[in-house]
Amino acid sequence: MESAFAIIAEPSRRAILSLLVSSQHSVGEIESRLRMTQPTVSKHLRVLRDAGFVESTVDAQRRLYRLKPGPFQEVDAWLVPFRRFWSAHVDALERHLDRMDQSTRKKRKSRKRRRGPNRERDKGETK
Amino acid sequence: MESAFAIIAEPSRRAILSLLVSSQHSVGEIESRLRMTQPTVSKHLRVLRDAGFVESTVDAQRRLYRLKPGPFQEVDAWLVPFRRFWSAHVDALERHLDRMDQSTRKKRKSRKRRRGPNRERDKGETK
DNA sequence: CACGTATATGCTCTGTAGAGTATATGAAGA
DNA sequence: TCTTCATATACTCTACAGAGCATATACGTG
Repeated sequence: MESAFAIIAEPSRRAILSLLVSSQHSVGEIESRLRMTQPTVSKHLRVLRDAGFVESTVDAQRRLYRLKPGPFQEVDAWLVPFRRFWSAHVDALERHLDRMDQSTRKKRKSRKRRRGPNRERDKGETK
Repeated sequence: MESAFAIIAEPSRRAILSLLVSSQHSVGEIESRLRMTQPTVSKHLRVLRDAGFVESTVDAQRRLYRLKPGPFQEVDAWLVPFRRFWSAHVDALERHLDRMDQSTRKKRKSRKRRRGPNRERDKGETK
């Protein structure tokens, strides 16, 4: 379970990560949103933290968890050699790049990005 | 174990996939190159085929296995929302894109490498 | 200090994935 | 046909991950 791949093989953990992508959350929030028991959430968070996927800060009795980039990069790096096999989807990558572009520099057609209070959205991941 | 993530969680399977990225191979070749027993290779290939990672054709008594793109896309798609967390490495992505452009490009005008220390750090994430 | 809240951890149980070994299938050549 | 090569599958064994439940720890409030 050192491997980042083994970590994200777990559906519950992917769900947690997907939830944290929007913003940081406390254990209790994760618990209620994903409808998992508290020990289960804590254990998964432990694994995720040990693997470097998340980090936490203390807020009174709560622990706020948020993402860390490291392991994601590792997974992404492994995928690189395979990308030539789905070059048909370069467009998705381009769309992504576009989004990225408009935040880091602006030269391509810019897209409007809203940052409103109504942000929380999907979380999915089938079981 | 349906999820593509569970499939690539297995080191041996990742090794097989990495081997097949260069070209197709027979079971025996995989067996000797990766120093695994033949039944083990066959079983992993079975899993990989069922999951759509590879396909095989018959060559006399041999079976030649090669990659299929589908599941890789699935994994890559899942990673997309997380990419903003390692935007520090956009450049690596760009480099990749550049390479991709050379082989598959049709619509993007060739990208210019610009490197600058003035990168915008991700911040936002309200809440 | 006692109590409630928020989270972590220890323990047990169960399912299952992966390896090893033996064997079945199937094609090719004598 | 008999034999050999290449691969697939069946069976068993073992390890371990994940869930449930109970409990420990830590903080905050009265």
